[in-house]
Amino acid sequence: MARVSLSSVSRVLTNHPDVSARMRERVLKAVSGLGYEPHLIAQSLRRGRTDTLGFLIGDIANPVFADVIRGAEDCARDRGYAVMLTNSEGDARLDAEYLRLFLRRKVDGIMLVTSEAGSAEIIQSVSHPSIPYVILDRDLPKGSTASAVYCDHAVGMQEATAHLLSRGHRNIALLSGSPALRPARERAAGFRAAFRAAGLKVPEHLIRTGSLAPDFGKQEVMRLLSVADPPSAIVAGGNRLLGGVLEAAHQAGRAVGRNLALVSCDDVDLTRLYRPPISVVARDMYEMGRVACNLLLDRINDAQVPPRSVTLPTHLVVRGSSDFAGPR
Amino acid sequence: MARVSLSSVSRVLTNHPDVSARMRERVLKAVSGLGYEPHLIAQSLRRGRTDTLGFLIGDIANPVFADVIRGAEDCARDRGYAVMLTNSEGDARLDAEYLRLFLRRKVDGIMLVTSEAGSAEIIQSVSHPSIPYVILDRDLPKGSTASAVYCDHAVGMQEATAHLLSRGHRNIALLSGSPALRPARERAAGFRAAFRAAGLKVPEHLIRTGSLAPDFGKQEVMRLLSVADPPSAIVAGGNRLLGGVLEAAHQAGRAVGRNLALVSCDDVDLTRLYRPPISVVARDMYEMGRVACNLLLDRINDAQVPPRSVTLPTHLVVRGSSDFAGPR
DNA sequence: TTGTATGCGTTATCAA
DNA sequence: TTGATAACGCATACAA
Repeated sequence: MARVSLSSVSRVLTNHPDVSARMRERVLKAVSGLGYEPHLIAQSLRRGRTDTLGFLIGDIANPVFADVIRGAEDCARDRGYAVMLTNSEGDARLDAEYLRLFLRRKVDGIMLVTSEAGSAEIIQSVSHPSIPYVILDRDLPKGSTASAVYCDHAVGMQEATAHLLSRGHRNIALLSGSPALRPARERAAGFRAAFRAAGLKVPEHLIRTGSLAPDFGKQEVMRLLSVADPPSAIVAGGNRLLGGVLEAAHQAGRAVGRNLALVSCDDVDLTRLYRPPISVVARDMYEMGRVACNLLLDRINDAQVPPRSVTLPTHLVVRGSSDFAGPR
Repeated sequence: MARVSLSSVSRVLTNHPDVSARMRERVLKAVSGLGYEPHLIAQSLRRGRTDTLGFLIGDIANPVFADVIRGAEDCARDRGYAVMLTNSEGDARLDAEYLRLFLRRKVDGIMLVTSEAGSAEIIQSVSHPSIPYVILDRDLPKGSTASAVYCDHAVGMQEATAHLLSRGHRNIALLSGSPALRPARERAAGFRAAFRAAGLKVPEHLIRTGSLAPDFGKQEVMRLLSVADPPSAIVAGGNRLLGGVLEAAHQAGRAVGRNLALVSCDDVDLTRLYRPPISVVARDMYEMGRVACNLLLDRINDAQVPPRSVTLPTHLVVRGSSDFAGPR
């Protein structure tokens, strides 16, 4: 329609410098006249890149990831990339399956929040990466050359624990996931650090780590509250644990914010809307997604850029669930 | 490595019937020896399909969609397809942008839950589809040849309203989204039907439709509760509205489950864990995702299959928030 | 500055 | 049953 060669059309559309104004005009007119759009699959094959990122999320039902996704998608869109999201539903086999899928689909890079268990295959992929990776809030495998975004869970948790200590609590219980999981380990570290900083002995018997599932929280809290000298404060080290903690506290007849202090992690709908509202160690999940995506794209666009690690802050938000005078 | 031609390798890997056992064996041995994997981009270009579905979600922060996604992904995976998720964050322009992205990326079909506002461009795409579409719980544009999965919101809402009427409530308020939005319209219809079925006049002045945003719920409930003869029961026609309703009820000094009955829509964490737990009109979101994906793939795999519409049931779950004797 | 020709990694057609 | 070859739609090296 423009009566020019195929290659001239290509040059115009890829902004090649050597095109005359006349040519550009003719081509663009024809393009808009025909409603022509380049075939992305063919472009990918030829260019050797897909302008697509893979984002593997361990558990999309977890509300905190909605913001991470937004941050990553916004960043990717701004820089001309699409994001292919998949959700492995806490299943390590699915982690691996989707990872292979990403590689076969030739995404240009991968963002990774593995499910709780993690997967050996993932560790291996990240250690011998054929494309850039960025890991969000999980341990970087040894020898890995992936980038990482961490959250400083220890600092926020130390702040939270210090807050409870300052309110007079001494029997403070911590529920958290397996120490194999970085955030869980960090939170336990912060918890202990607060006791030490206050010159107090760490109540190891009140630290219950194992799983982030609500049922684990419920079961452990039921046990904790049924002994002679039960804790006067509980820290839920994960937003899914919180549901189980609340259930157990209710069943044990304890009133959150009155005779039981409660602090949770991550500011979700439930913590804001519960009565009383629940104190949390909060973090900026949107920023986390943005940073992760930027780290990834920096490496994709320039293979010389070394992998980087960024740690984002967390901070305590005090609310009614813990903002009252404790036992002493 | 197998010393056979390119085309023989292709035939073996695509299970072409005309391959000798000897050939198959030699090829497969070489394949596993080399760790060879077919290049999906090249396959897509040649075959004219990508084995990928697009799933456009208006608001991924809404927890109900997590289950829809799971259902759709499970179904797609079972049938050999990948799902490309995107999230338009309630922004109709993003709806359109992502839709174009899907088309340019040559997905084989699209699942669609538009954001609240919807988009003219989407309507047009669905009306002149170049690929199969399925719409989830939204109105099908006139002349559209897309499939659809609906929820029977009217039935569930009628059940909920009848429940409140049977508990003695007469001043029952309904908060819901704009009538332009199918679920909102259906819910209002069910609400009215319950009054009519009971031989009562529909309290039109207590029906507040406009938006599904929490702030809208908060604002309207503050108004509703500040008049002389305030409602004794409130129905939140959307899980995001619920947050605002709870805030306003609390500020107005009303006690949910004691002097204010409350029913919400969709069974999310908050409704189960709130004290008292909140009655809801529930539905099976996982099933919704599965059905949508199946409808789509049926049409993708056989262009002769006509578009279909499926309506899924909803049902009332009575909990403490409404399970008490009302005013009369 | 523009056009011609080649190749990206497959699959499908055709001939052997 | 197998192999040679063209084509999918584009980007680019090279020639003009």
